[in-house]
Amino acid sequence: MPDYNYNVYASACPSRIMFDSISNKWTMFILDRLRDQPVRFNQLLREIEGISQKMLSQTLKTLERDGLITRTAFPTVPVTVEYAITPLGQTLSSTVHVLIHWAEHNGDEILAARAAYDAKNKQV
Amino acid sequence: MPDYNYNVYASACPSRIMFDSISNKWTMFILDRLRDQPVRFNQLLREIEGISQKMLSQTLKTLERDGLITRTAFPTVPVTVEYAITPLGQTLSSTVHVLIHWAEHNGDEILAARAAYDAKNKQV
DNA sequence: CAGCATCCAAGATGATACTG
DNA sequence: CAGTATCATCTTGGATGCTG
Repeated sequence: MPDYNYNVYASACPSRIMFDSISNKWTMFILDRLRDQPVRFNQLLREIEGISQKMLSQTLKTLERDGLITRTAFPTVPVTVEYAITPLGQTLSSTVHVLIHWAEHNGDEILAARAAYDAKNKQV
Repeated sequence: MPDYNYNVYASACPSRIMFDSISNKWTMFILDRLRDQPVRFNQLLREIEGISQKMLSQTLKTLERDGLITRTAFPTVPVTVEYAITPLGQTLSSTVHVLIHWAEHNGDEILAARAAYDAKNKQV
């Protein structure tokens, strides 16, 4: 028996409170992209296909607030901003990376399962 | 250089298509809950705090369609239905488990980071 | 017990335009 | 370049009531 007596999935515990933040697509993709080196705003915008400027901006702010990434502005003209992962974020990023690559490697198998399911349950 | 030349984050690749499914709270919690043994519908409903019957039903169906879990109905009166994880689901579940427990163990640190951030950026 | 159907409110996200 | 602001939309998900 673990050293806690509350339900892991309960909404009261801190882990649950912030699990919503990390269990979303953009959070994971950004974290994974920052894993190796700092990246600038527009670079992320270009490389993470499908994300809008609004969502990128919003997600980055949340990640910074949660202490998972840092934001550094360089006084160039025009301004340059680099986002980098923190040590804490790095620990999360490793797991996220595994998850993303699981999806990458098993995507086809899942698509096949879907097709089989749909074929079996097709209506008239 | 890896053996693929497309963007991992691109919406075109299969992994991305189904990444939305797995990167959500309920999917992860259900998968994690089924990791050790099969569980019945109402049992899941009770143990995964905060989930509604609708979301549970909906998420279970998606997971079954994706070949990550199986649904078995026993002809008892009233009917009993057990959901169990598949081998494919098991491989995903392991990673998800790490993620959930990351949240569990680092929740406080993140909450602290949030408090610090909010204190520094408080408006007048 | 294990669901499905319907209605509806709230939040998430996209599009567009503007700024330091 | 790196954002913010506003508006419109579109999905998500909760509440409720019904069924085999």
